[in-house]
Amino acid sequence: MSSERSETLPGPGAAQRGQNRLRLAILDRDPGFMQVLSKRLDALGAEYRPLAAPLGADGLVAMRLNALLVDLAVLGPTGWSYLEQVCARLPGLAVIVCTGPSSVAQRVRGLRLGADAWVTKPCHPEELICVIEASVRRHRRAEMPALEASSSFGEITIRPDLYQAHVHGVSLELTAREFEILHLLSGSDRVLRREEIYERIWGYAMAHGDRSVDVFVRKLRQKLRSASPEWSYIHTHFGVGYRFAPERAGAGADEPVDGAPVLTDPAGELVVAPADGRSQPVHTGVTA
Amino acid sequence: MSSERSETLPGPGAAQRGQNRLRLAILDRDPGFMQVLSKRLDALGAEYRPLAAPLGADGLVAMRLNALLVDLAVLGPTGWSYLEQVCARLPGLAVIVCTGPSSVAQRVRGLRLGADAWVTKPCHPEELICVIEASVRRHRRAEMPALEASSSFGEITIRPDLYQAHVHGVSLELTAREFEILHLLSGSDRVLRREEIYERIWGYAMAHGDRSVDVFVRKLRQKLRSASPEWSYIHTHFGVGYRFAPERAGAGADEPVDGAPVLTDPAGELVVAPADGRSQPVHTGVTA
DNA sequence: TTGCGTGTGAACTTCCTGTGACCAGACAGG
DNA sequence: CCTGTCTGGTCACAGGAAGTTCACACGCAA
Repeated sequence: MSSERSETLPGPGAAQRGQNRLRLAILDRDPGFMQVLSKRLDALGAEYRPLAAPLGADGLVAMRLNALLVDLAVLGPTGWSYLEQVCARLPGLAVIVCTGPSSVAQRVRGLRLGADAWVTKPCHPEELICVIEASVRRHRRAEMPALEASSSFGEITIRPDLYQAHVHGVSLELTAREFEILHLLSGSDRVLRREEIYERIWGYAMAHGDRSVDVFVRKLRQKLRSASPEWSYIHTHFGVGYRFAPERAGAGADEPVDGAPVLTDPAGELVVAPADGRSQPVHTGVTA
Repeated sequence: MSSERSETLPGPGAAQRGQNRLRLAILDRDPGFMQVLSKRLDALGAEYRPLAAPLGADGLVAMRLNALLVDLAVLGPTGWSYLEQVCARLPGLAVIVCTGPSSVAQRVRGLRLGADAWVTKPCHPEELICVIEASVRRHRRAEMPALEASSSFGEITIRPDLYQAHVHGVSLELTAREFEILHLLSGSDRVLRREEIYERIWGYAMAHGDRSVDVFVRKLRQKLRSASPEWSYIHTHFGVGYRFAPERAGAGADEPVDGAPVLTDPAGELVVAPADGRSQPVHTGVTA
């Protein structure tokens, strides 16, 4: 994944993924307009979806949108009430009206009903997109919370809202940095080189020979192991870096059995087989 | 920071601070434009102030504005950097550019730098005001919602309508800022980073090294503790920020019992377990 | 086998956070 | 207009938790 991230924020929390992606629904009928707009949106990496007909508030909610672009001309006389209804019901949604020539009164009316911006066609697609982004940006400041969904891997649950990971409800007591690294790793399905990890967490280039990442991985593994002994999460790729993937622990059981007989389930299916190829048998060194 | 508050605080309780009023600064030089705009703004009951010259971020902060209307033409070439600087430093301020004819590239640039809207002169004053209001409205949504319902956590009751918190009916005598912070914290059940708190309370970006939030949290804890000793409300997440969650105080009871035998209920259920998962035991540093 | 790269444990440093004191501007009264 | 209080905000200090560096052991790769 490109993992764009235009941010230059060196500070903590830098680990957040591309949650900033624009999710847009478009209610318009001009094919040419849609086409040129699509091109720009694709280039931007935005997710968008054309709507054939006005969708009710509930439907819009289900789409988890950031913004709605609408041409009032498509709606006809009912457009105003639709606009009002949507704006009232989804105050967190950025609503941008982009329609043909209009009177000041109409524009005023639209804005008063709750639209965030009114752009007159014909317009330059780039500008329109900027307007949409500006609106979304503004809205986003208010709605940060929803951006942080917690996720689970194997037995652990990662909670960005608490800066913490849990196993069966109990905290792993991760420190801020430990959490950031775990969060970063768990968010990528591939091997991350040390330099990459360092750069994204610390915000600047890793000095040659710096072992910080190793040390943190060790601490992480330690905490993960003691909380979830039967799973291994962080795998070492010799000469490369680390990869996150929940897997049932040591099948070979080189562990002196200390009571609880490891539920040896050779070749047992992964409880949370993480989709595709994130489980290639890599010569995994020590893990956790 | 000049804490200046020109507010028209009516009474001591200073319930709602005229938050709903538009507070606008205008950086423009067209007398005719200013005059016609003034008329509309007066009719609207808005507070506004013309600026003779670009005012630094700190100056703008001191004015406690909702919005800034600026004509890039009066700034000349430095306008762009000024715009960028202001938008970066005051993320909560709605910035509307209203200037003469411009190219798409210029408008795009302005919006990308953080402007919320770009209106081209000549324009209808009513429409301009609607655009300003739309921009401000978005920002305001974040703070408006809870301004009404009072809520309780543990032993304290938070009353937005009185700008005060109570325990068993007696006021905590919180100052305005203390209350705002408590209100903000109690309103979100997740860890809030200091920068986040600062930005939402003070309205602009926190300077590096600013300890204000810490100090206020300390004052809050002090008052909370003396009014509700057996509960801890504000938890520190080292290296991250603070989180609000009512919890029974020190279970370990390292306190020499001083009379009232604490209803020791080891592992007892929280009296007011606030719904879902906001009560996971997180490695809480010092609390209150 | 040799040579690195990595795991480990512990010592060492840095910087984070809690606190108490202090300073300056804003109000309220006289 | 002057003065006493109060609130918001800044400092400097201290204790500690977290982060970084080291030296050594172990294992994989050639």
